[in-house]
Amino acid sequence: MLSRPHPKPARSGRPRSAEADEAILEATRASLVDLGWSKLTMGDVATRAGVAKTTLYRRWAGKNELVVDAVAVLFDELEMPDLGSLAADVEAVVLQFAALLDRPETRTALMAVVAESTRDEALRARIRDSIVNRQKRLVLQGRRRAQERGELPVEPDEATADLTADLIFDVIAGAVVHRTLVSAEPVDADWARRFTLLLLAGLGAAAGQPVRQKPAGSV
Amino acid sequence: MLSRPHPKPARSGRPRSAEADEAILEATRASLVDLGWSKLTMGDVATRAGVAKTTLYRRWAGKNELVVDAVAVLFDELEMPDLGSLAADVEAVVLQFAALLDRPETRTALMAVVAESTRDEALRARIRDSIVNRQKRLVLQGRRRAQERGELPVEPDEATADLTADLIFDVIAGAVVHRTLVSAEPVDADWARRFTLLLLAGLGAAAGQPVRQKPAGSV
Amino acid sequence: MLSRPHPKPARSGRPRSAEADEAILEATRASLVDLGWSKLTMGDVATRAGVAKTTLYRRWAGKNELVVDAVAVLFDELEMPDLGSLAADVEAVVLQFAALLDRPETRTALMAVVAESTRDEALRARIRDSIVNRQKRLVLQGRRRAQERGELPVEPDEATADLTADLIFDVIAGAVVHRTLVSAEPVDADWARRFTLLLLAGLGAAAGQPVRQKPAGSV
Amino acid sequence: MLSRPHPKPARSGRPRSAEADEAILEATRASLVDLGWSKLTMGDVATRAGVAKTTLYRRWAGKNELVVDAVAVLFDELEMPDLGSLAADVEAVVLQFAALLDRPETRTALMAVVAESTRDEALRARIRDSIVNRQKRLVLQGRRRAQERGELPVEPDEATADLTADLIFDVIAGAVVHRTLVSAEPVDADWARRFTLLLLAGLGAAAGQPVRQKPAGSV
DNA sequence: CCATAAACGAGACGGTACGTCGGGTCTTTTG
DNA sequence: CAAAAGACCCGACGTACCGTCTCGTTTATGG
Repeated sequence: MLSRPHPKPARSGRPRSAEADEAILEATRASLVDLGWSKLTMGDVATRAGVAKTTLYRRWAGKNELVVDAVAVLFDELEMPDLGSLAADVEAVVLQFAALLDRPETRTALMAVVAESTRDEALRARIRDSIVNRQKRLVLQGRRRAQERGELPVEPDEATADLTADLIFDVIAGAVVHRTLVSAEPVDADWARRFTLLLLAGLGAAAGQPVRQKPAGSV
Repeated sequence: MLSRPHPKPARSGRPRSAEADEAILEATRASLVDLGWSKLTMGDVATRAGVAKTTLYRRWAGKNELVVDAVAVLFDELEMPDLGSLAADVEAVVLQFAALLDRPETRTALMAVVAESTRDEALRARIRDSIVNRQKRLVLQGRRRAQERGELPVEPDEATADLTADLIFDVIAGAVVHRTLVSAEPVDADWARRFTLLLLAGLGAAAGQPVRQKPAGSV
Repeated sequence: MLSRPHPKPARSGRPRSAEADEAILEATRASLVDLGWSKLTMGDVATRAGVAKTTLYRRWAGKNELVVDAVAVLFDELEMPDLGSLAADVEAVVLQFAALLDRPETRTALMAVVAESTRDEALRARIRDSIVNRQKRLVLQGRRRAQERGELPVEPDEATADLTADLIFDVIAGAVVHRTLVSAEPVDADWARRFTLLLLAGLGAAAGQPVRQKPAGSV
Repeated sequence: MLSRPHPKPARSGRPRSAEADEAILEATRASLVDLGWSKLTMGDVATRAGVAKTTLYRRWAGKNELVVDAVAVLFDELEMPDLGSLAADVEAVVLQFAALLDRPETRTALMAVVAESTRDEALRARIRDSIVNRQKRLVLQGRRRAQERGELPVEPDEATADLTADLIFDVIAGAVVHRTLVSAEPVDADWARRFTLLLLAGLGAAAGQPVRQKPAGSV
């Protein structure tokens, strides 16, 4: 869970409504779907959530922060399946990610908040914490599983291993995002297959030894 | 040059000021640097350019279109050098691209207009024409040169070759953008080297035969 | 006329709409009638006038100034009739004034802006210029006419005459306002007669010699 | 004291704090001094009084009622002195009243609540009970004393006597208020003398016989 | 060389959303 | 059970930009 810091002390006075929080995030996603990022307004979200504007501003500093939180949870849907081979797993995740970016609430919101974050360090940190870094788990999980299968060697130098994981993450996420949102071409099974092939071959070489390829689909 | 179609000699009446065009684009870039995408206003651009708002709207439909045009020209600075090996060439372009994305007028503008374009097909087309596709030349040029050097085979099937070029483009552009703007980690020489290694190894395997690697720096 | 200073130079750019001015003042009066001072909002006035809120604020600093201007013109309706005797004239004006203060747009507005003006010197000046001093004419006119009839002596000392005129004005206006708005009792013909009797008798004595009373109604 | 109906000992539970009542009224007056009527807020009063907003609303229906109660007590300070002549007594009361209207907590509050009361009969009644009618005692007391001194005849018709008292009250209160708050000229000893002269001369004539004038200052 | 016609600067216009503030109500914990 | 605390809904505030619309003025060309 995200757990923005509702600190705890829960002192005195009426406590903040927990239902309101969820209603607002849900309303935000709905508004993103209907209007898109640039036409989404705080007032509209408040109305949809059945909440006063002040209640929004009591909890979030502005549109950016609100949308990040509203969208972040969607990225938790991503799951690394266990399909028996690294290639199959990567392909599956790539397709999941592309499907996620095809949803109207994510496609516009993600790029927009990233754009805003280039001028707002706090926002960048929030995005990194809530969305980006949270998904690196997928890379790490995939690697561990591949190592258990013997598809990937256990790298002795942990620092290098981390660097590689970061690189892999940027390549996967970047390529899928670019294909989907910039080139505006579909990420279909074929593209996923070709991309995965490129990645895993490169990964093997970069790691000094080729991945012992089990083609996707085999067990 | 971009040459949006100032269609023709325009029979009578006062002709549009050519200076104004350039002053506006320059003012737009300056405003982007100072204020960033979201705080840039048409009024501010007009003031900086010493021009009335009307003049802006006579030429551009809105903020999005204006910014695309203002920024597009910057991407033409990218050049595929000839450093003697594909690896060196790719590394160099990656570093150039990263440097470009480090400039304040591009970092915020690019993502923002991409975000807007997800709801505006005309804008998406403008971006693709003015920015994205225009840079695919780099991939094609790099490949041709590598083929001339014998580093890459000449692919018989042109359709497949195009698909691969697109893939390479998405991977390079996507990874650099993601690293720079999302992960917000520097694209330094080391990262460029590791990324290039991954890419070229993957490329060789994906094309069915490994790239005959001439390491960067060698001649 | 009021002639707030639309300075004149009428330089460049689109000129301010003269119709809008009148529509706004009219809408303000209508809103005063319907809602009263405290519930009148700038937004409501704008809507009624078919005008944007910004247009209001471009012309008036706020609710106070707007209402003063909207109401001021109503006070110009007051007219000193010539009924043949000072007493009759005063009675008539008193009844006119009371009738004016019975109109919903004046009864609440006048006291409210006076209340505001106790903390705002500029507003006080505006009220004085637009409403109060403008009506002193009635006192002066009444005196001149009474002097022409021989009901009042021509006072030799002009300074004293002015002081007396001010005093008379405060007494008349104050008594009618207090009766109407504070005591909330009607100013009917009887009250007007008794008040006028008091005033004119006092005036004669204060001026050192009694007014040569022609009773109201006689010619 | 005003004694709004704190109905009774309140059988069970925590009793209402009596200190709170006075603290709130005092805080209200302080806030009036600092901020004036229009900027006074319930929240500010509560803070100053060290009390929760709820406590205010438990005791008063709103800002208007609170301010009336807070200010009403100040008007009880007015006292008809016994200076030996009606003229002297009236002059003294006029100056007292003017001094009261010079205090910032009264000058803005009085007009403001009167303005509000034009649309709120209950408020008007509260003002009349708490402030206005309560001060008619001064007129009655002055008249009685003047009658005892033989300055004024004892009027046989009680109804007419009451009408005259009301008229006198409106004239005195109205003139002083108008002079002070609308004309914004000082009520100094000279003005008080001239006003009193006018009033008493008028009063004598209106009552059918002149006041047997003992000039102020004589015994 | 003068008329036409478009572009220009200035700035007012009708709108929409902003983020804040105050009013009054409600729901907690504390005394 | 009242009181303090503070969250809540509501509605108005005054401001900022949007994109459009007059204006009066300038600057090319074409009759």
